[in-house]
Amino acid sequence: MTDKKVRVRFAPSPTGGLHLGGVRTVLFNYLFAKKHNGDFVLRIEDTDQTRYVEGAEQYILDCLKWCGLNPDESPEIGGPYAPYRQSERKALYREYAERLVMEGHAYYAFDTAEELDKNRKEIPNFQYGQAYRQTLRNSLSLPQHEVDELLAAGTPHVIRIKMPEGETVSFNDMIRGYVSFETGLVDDKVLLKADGMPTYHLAVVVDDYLMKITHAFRGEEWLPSAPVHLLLWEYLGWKADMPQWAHLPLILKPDGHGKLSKRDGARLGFPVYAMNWFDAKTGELTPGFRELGFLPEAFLNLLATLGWNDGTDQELFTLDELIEKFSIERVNKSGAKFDFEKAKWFNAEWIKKSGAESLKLEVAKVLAEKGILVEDQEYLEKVIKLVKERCTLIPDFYQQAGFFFEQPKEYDLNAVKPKWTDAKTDFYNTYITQLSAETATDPHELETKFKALAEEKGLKIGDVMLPFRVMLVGGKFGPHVFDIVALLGKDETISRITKALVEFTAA
RNA sequence: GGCCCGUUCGUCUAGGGGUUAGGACAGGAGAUUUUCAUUCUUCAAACAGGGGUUCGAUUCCCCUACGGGCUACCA
Repeated sequence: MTDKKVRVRFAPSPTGGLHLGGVRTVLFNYLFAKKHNGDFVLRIEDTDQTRYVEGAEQYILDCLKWCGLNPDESPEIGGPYAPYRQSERKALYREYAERLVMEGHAYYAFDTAEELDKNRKEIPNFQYGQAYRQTLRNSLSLPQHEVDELLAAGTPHVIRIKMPEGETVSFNDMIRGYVSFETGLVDDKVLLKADGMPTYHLAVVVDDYLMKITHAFRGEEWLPSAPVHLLLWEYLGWKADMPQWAHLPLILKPDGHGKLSKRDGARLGFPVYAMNWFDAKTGELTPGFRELGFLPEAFLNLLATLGWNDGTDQELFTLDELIEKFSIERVNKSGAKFDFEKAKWFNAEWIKKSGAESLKLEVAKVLAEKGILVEDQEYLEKVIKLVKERCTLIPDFYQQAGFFFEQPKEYDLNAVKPKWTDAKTDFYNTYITQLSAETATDPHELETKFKALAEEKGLKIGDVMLPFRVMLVGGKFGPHVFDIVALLGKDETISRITKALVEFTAA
């Protein structure tokens, strides 16, 4: 490592929603940058115009905002190395590609996609490389004058890297250690496409160089093309400035095998994207963690521990703790199957950990969706405090807390009616009278008095407690009965008993 | 097929030449609880296989097997 300022980048392609693996890559980038007082750059790799999707870039920006992983430089906020959208840097790449051709490290290729497809079909193990390039139509196989004519006539062509023969390219991956490749086995990747856009291979090298990137994190799926990138850094004469590479382990399907895709989410019933993604073309909505009710803190936490740990038993980390403790050396080499059950556990822990104050907004939103408008913020906070340890996802707050804001619409009569007696009716009527004169507001005191009355009436506590709960919340759920009573207040409690009594005693 | 990467409980993982191989999720049992949840206790559960190296290997090396990734004018 040099003494240069640390600069990392996340370089997504705006082709759809942001996969959780992508967010983890962002996270590791961000943690590494912040840990070393460096810069985190967001660069949009939109070099494939056929796959461009409207709205995807904005979506990515929104995801980063939701997660709190804000870039120091991006297409949105700009920066000293703008533009940060590769389509806007198009003109720049050709120069480098031409330079490579001039220096003999790359060449023009005129083959059409159809011709190549045919070769791939007919020749086993066909590869555009040293074995076949002399038989194809390019500036290596064609006489110079023909190449000049083709070029002059504006024949569509690409520029390919010329992989050398018999060399070993190696590097030291921050996660994997020493990795090496035989150049003769790698094909001549396209660097510049016929439409003048660079491919990822050229663009990533040029932009990482121009943007002074010092450390490059990406998924393991990029490992096989690393030799191309290494060679490009060398051929362009920038080897001394090449970033240190770190290839992150993949996130795998929970069942079966292979890397996790959004299809798995639909199939297995959990989100794969960070936030809801709506595809205008297909009308398809891919659900996200945010909308399902995950806290960004929990989302980040679970992603961080998918492939990384700090060497202790600690599993819950705040972003600040992650920044402090993160180290790339402690990232695992092997892929991790995604476990949604554990993901939910992280969220439940974070809900418990979070103060009512910080949960307020999200909870109010969930309630509002169900038609409950919260006016008393203080009351809301008390309610949240009382029920948050029973919630796994934010929408659970509706079930656990909705009854604090509206009377039960229906009752779990099966839990009550079979064992109902006139003695109970009498008990609750008496209790109403007693409660209307009540001045105490302490749950324990209220409970003590309730129990005393039950005893006086010769009823078992359990026999009157459950019906009371159902009267207040509608079913067999919720926090301790007298915590509810205390919060509801005596008037509301009486109102609910009265209302429920009608139903409980009806024939 | 070729190339590259990987392999500790079902899952995420700690550990590392001599350990009762630790934790968490999920699962089982129990305690607490007036519903349910929380909480607590507890049980079950792993070093892929074979060769080396070594006094000793789960740990280091090699091979095999298995798994994964890549093999586009996609990223």
